[in-house]
Amino acid sequence: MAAPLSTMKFWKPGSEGPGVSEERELTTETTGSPVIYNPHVSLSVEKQRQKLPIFKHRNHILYLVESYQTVVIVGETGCGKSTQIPQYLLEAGWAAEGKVIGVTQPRRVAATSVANRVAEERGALLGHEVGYTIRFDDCSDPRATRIKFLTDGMLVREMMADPLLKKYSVLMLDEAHERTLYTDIAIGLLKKIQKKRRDLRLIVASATLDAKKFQEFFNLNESGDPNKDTCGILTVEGRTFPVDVFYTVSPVPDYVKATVETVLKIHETEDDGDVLAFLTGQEEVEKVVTMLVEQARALSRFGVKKHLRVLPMYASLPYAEQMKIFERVPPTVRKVVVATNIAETSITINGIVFVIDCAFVKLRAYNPRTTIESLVVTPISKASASQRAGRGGRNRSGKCFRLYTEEDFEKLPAATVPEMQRTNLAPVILQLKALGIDNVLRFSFLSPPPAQSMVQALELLYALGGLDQFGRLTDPMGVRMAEFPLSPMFAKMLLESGNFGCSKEIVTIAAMMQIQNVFLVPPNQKKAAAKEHRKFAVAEGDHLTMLNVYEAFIKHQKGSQWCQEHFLNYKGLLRATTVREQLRRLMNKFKVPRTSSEGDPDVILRCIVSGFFANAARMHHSGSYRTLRDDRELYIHPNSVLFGEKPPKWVVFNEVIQTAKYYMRDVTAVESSWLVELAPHFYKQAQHGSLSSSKRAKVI
DNA sequence: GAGCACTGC
Repeated sequence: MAAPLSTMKFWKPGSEGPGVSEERELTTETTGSPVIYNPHVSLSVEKQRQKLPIFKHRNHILYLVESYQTVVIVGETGCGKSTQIPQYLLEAGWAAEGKVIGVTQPRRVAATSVANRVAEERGALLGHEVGYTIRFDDCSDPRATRIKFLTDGMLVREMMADPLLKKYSVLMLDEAHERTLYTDIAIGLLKKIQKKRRDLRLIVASATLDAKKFQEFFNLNESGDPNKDTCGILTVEGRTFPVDVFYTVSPVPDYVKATVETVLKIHETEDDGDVLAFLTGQEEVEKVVTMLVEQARALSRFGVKKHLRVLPMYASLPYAEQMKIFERVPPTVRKVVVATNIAETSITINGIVFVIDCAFVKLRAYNPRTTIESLVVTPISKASASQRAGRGGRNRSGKCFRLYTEEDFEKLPAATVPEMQRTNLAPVILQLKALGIDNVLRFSFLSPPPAQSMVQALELLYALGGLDQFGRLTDPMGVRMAEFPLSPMFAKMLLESGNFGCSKEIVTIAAMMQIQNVFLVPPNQKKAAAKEHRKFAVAEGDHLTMLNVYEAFIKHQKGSQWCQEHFLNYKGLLRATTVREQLRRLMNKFKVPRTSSEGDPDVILRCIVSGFFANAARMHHSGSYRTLRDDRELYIHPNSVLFGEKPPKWVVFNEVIQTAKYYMRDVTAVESSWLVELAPHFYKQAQHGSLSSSKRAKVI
């Protein structure tokens, strides 16, 4: 019963690996502006800074920023661009006269941690000369902060108050190649701003692949004379260690099993070094962990000296479990982290030498015709594959085992489809309208979304009353909806809650719905967790259940111990209190009356309907649900408190997600008469008493 | 009885 060790066969192609980029470099004279040293900073910090690969491009970068409105910088991993470029700009005087150098990041942690590093390098207290701004946490001083790090979503929000971003002299969009929704929105808006503000400089930090696309997008020169180009490109080499890439000799029938076998093969044949394996979801991760733990036990029985420490990693794993992957292990132990895509960009684990890549990822897709989102296991892109491989070369040279053939690798798409093209656009359109983009169909998108997604978004916003029949933002409804950091349906529900007499409860419900995994289910305590969770459940559905959870949390003084006993997500609930506070402030701003339903559930449910009437379904005699709009088959999601209970006849839901079936998430029972009453433009009562719907408010 | 990749305002 020895483990099936070396069944995996890999080979290494001639010359793979992170090579040197061949991107065109501009060869221009440098300006030679002097390096200004900060007297508060020790010389050793300066020496460290000068050792970074980007340092020798310092003057060239400053020259390019001086000469071009936009500079695309292809900065490879470890070149120091995120921390150094803002400082070079500061030293060269770009923050004079109260101007600010802004640097955006797609993720909150990146914004705060880079800000920290730069403040440290400058010997400054975070929040003064160097600061950051993310949602719920503004660590910057409008008078003192010269370098400001912020999330790209925050930058878009700032445009609502200051459409030309006048306080910034330079903006650097870091990690632009990730093409997150907000990076893409910011990119389109910045192009527009640049036409009005010729003095605003833009630096787009990107990977090699997309540099040309960015350059063409931002080049405002239409003369054909390259001397008049407004956008330049510069490539800066990185500092990473080589990673040898291996492919399987033949296609792998089952990448879960292959992952297990490859880990064992590495353990058996390779030198020291931790392993990181990529899989697509929680279920696969847990399966591989279980199988490996079993094998590890067998190995230790056979007297193999070196032990395996196998750890899962995915977003919904409880926080304490997640932290284990960062713990150091003794030299006699090899750490194996089995992770979802969270390990591709969001977290970095030190000490990883070996990477196993299954070639797949779970991605969100959006169908504008049905307005249904789905999670689909999709082949990764080449860019993703090299990002995964690079996770093995952070501290020393590494090896990446790809569980697919080189031939299949060649067939992968170059880059992942940008989020803008696979999402529900209603929130995006609402924001653009609020920013004064009247004709969103003609907005300069870096990658235009499908026209049908736009049309669907406009229809929904019209039905919610956020846009008028001409597609113009309504005032006050549309204007106010756009200010909420939530999807338009939630915003509508909140703004109506004063009229329904339940704004206190609705704010709580909206806040709770922003938290993922309120109920924790540890794999080994499923029964106990379900028993605790049932205590909060009510027959009306998930919305009121969440209200119960939140009110109990407050009643028990926001206790972490109490949360643990009831298998509730403590950090999530704390976050709900902050989200709630922010929403409450917005409600005050718009003078939504503070009212309470005083225990009457119906007013709350009716208020939910006023925002979510478009997401309604009725019980079908087949036993499944059908959407009211287009008679599509739906099921209650197994995580809903209504799952397995006596099904209500009519429900509304927050969203539908397609995995194995079409599942409604966050479901609440309603009365059909409420739908007709609260959304008469959307539904009408047919003569025989049943409810039907119409796309354009027709009445029978 | 069957299941949620990951961010962000």
